[in-house]
Amino acid sequence: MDTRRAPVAGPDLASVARPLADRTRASFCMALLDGRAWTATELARHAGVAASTATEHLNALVGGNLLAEERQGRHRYVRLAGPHVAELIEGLAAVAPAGAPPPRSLSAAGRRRALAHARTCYDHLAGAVAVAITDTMTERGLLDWGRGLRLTGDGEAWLGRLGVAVPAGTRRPLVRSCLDWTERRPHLAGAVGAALCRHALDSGWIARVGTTRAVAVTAAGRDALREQLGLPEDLLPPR
Amino acid sequence: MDTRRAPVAGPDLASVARPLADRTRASFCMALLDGRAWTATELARHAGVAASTATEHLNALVGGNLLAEERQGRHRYVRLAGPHVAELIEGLAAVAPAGAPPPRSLSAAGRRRALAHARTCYDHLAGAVAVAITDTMTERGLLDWGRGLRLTGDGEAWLGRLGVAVPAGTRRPLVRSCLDWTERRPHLAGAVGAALCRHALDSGWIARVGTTRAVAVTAAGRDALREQLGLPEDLLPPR
DNA sequence: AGGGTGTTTCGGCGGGTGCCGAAACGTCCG
DNA sequence: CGGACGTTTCGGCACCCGCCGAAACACCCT
Repeated sequence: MDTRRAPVAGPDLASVARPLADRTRASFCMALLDGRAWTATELARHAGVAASTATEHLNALVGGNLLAEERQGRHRYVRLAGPHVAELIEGLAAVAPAGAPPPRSLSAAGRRRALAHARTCYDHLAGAVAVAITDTMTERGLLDWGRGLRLTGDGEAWLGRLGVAVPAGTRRPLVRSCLDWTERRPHLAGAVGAALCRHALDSGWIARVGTTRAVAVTAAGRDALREQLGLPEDLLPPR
Repeated sequence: MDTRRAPVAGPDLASVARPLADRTRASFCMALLDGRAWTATELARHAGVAASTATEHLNALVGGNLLAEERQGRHRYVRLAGPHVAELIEGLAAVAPAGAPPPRSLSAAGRRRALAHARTCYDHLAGAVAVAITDTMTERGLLDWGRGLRLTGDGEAWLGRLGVAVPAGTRRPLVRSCLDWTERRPHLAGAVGAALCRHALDSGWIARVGTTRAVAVTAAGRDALREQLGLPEDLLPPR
């Protein structure tokens, strides 16, 4: 019965960590880190487990307030419960070992390459392109990494010229650094990271690849990213 | 044998979350969140488990790179592996339910009250006093919560007058918000939070209570905190 | 209504994990 | 040297947890 507990300790970390302490559930979370909602079967197939198993895992994750669910007809859609969960997972990933051994099949290799090049990470961009964007923004003095990450005045003006609405009045940090797990270097997150990603999607600079979390730079995006940010050619699609 | 895994997924979250997914190990971590090094037996007694059990748990936490250990003679000292682990635990605590039911014994109640009043949280201050400090700093315009937390110019000047050296050249954010698990409201963390805590200890404003993580406001601290920050009287020791 | 499909429930199985106490092992100190 | 003390190893036990398939259920569509 376990009566001996009389901890002066605070919140019950274990109850939050437990749902994440399983390879399959962790794999669900990594998939959901693209910020979209997945159905139970999609996640089951993604992780290679039976649908019934996926159900049980989703119950654990939803019950632990890590995922939010939304029922639509016979579908069960789940997504991360909020930015705080995405940041929690980032925190875990930052401590975690590299993982992901080189892929076996050719198609898997292609899929992985697409992901490593550009993808969404919750509500902002990740991958080589995102890291390059962050780098060039730093070089041009739009971001300052002096003590913690900061958006400079130039950065704010640049966003204005671009027509990116910077959300105000929110408690969310304007800019935040998020460790990119393919590049192992930080990319831009926070309110500005999210707004920039939304702008890139809205303006057709990037587009989702099928139903995956990978995104591709479009022809319009190539011109815009080269012109606005001077991104290196080898990251952009050939003319 | 588990051969079926072929995840495109990234880092292995589960291997990091697993060590934290146990009440006893979590209790160790909450204790270590005071930033100090504890011996194996101290932690065992704190959590109410056998020494042998504590050893196994510590192996798991150290092996998962969450704790750093230091052997001194027959003692095994452990502490959090770094600020990133402290922040990870904060992230978990922010999602976790309140926990900690009201204490049974009178002495436990006293201990808990001391902790709730003022304690260290890794390298900065926590508890009612810390939250009050954060609040008054905000009221006086030293901190700005507009969009994310920011140290104002006035804040920087105020620290200078106080003689608090603000570490420069580091990548660590100057100010960061950390959810206080007794007050359920944020208090000040980050480089400035740490510097302020160190200054308070060095100047004798506060002192550790025995060997616990609780701290008490000294007579000198009472005057300083009232004068420099206008902290409400009911949080300060009576004259 | 009825078939197809996504999801859930239920047993049952195998393995992993946390716990303990006893004994062994080191280190410190008198 | 020898006792005291902190730590570790080792069995052994109980229990929890993740997995599956089959069957039931719920919903959509024709």
